[in-house]
Amino acid sequence: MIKKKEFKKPVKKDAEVVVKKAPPSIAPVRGMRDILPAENPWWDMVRAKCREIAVAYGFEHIDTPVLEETALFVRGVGKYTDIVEKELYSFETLGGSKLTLRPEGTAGVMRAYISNGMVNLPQPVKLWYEGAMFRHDRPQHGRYRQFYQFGCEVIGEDDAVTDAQLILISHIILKELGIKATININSIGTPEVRTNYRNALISFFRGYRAKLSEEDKKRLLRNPMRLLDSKDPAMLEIRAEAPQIVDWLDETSKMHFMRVLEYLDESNVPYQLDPYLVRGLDYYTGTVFEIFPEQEPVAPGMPEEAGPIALGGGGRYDGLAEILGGRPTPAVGFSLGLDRVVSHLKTLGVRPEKFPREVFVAQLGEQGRKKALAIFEELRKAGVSAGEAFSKDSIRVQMDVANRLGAKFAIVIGQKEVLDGTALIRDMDSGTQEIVDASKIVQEIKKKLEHQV
RNA sequence: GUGGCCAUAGUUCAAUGGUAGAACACUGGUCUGUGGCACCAGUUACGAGGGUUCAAUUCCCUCUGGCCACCCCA
Repeated sequence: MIKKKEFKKPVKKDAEVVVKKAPPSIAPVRGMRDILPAENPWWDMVRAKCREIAVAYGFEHIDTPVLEETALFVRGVGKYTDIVEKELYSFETLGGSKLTLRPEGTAGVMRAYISNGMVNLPQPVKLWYEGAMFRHDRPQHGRYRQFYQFGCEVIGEDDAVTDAQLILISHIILKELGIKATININSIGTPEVRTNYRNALISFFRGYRAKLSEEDKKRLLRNPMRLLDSKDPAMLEIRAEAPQIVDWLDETSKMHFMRVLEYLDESNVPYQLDPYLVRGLDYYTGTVFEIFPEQEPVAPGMPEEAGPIALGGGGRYDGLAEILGGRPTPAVGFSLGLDRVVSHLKTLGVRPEKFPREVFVAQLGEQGRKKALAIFEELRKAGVSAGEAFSKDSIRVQMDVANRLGAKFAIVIGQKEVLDGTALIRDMDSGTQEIVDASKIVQEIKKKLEHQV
């Protein structure tokens, strides 16, 4: 102990004299995060499942730019929505263009549909996308400024079966990942329906004006439909008496909605009607829905979960194409919040499969290392997944790595093997070893691996 | 955007107005011809800036970031 202290002090002093102060470290900016190798297997699993289901249902892959003209979102998403009013990542370029990092995927996909003349393709056009979205929101659990969405859009089809099928797809993806989800659904009808309903709401809530909180009074003026999802307890009572939009739907919207529900019944997708569901994007018309995980019972001792967090949402947006300068085109879509899906899977204890390393190539000495390098490549070409630690000299350390990787066999190439033209194969479970001809190593390993299965 | 709580090794946590410890992880060694174990050694931290003080990681302020609630949403 004493020795250590005496030794340590002078070294530190010298270091202080010589070493300049380290530059300040750089942290990620607010709401941005790294997704590390430890977490990425979950992401890969989720993305693979999304793709698989989308492709199976006939969707084609589209990528659109992360950056779009600000006008796209102002017009598409809606000027008076929260997303546009306070959550846009907007800036002006040196050339004076007003650009925005996309806050969601649908507007960009519809823009691409119009710009690329996809009206001329056989309709409907079914597209899926996946990528980063940006909202300048205050970060919280399951809410980041850069987050990832997977989405599907069906453009050019107005039949109710399409709405139902998209809901079904979102449900299947989650189900096959191991998440029991339930759908909250509503219909908000045509813009005319909404105007009429809005007026009805205003006159209804005016009667209760005295009971409304300051916050809710503001809402009454600005966006009365928002009053429906207020969390003010007094509000909840009043709300029960409030008119519901379903009762204001026109015949066509009502029929459409009924058919969507019938298809859902038929497909055994669990859903519940939510008369208070009014989505925050202006482009929705008719069907709107949100996807929630089934509430897990909170284990004793664990902190109580707050309200369930939506994993996804979507709806019909028949008016969007026209708003963006295209010809009137019906469309429906949904998106999943991948950050939230991944996070939920982890809380459920779902584990992604590890990439298996079937064999490990260990080497001793310079000659052995050179030979091992060649054998590794032979194995790769033969489709055998191999692990290595060529930078390590010690065979002990290499065996340790082999063990950690879960390799079933280790191939050892040392000086002796190089000279004899052989290789040593060690069974990692039993510890038995055998010497084989170096030229037959790949073939021997494949035989052993097959034998294992 | 509003309000509250918080910030110490890679991680999870300690202690302290007199410049910091553990566990796990990581690296190396015991042990260049054999892994799961053990033992030994080593690397790594007071988020940034300012103020009070003889002295600040500790007290105060600002900033940055995180968490929670609201707003809203994926």
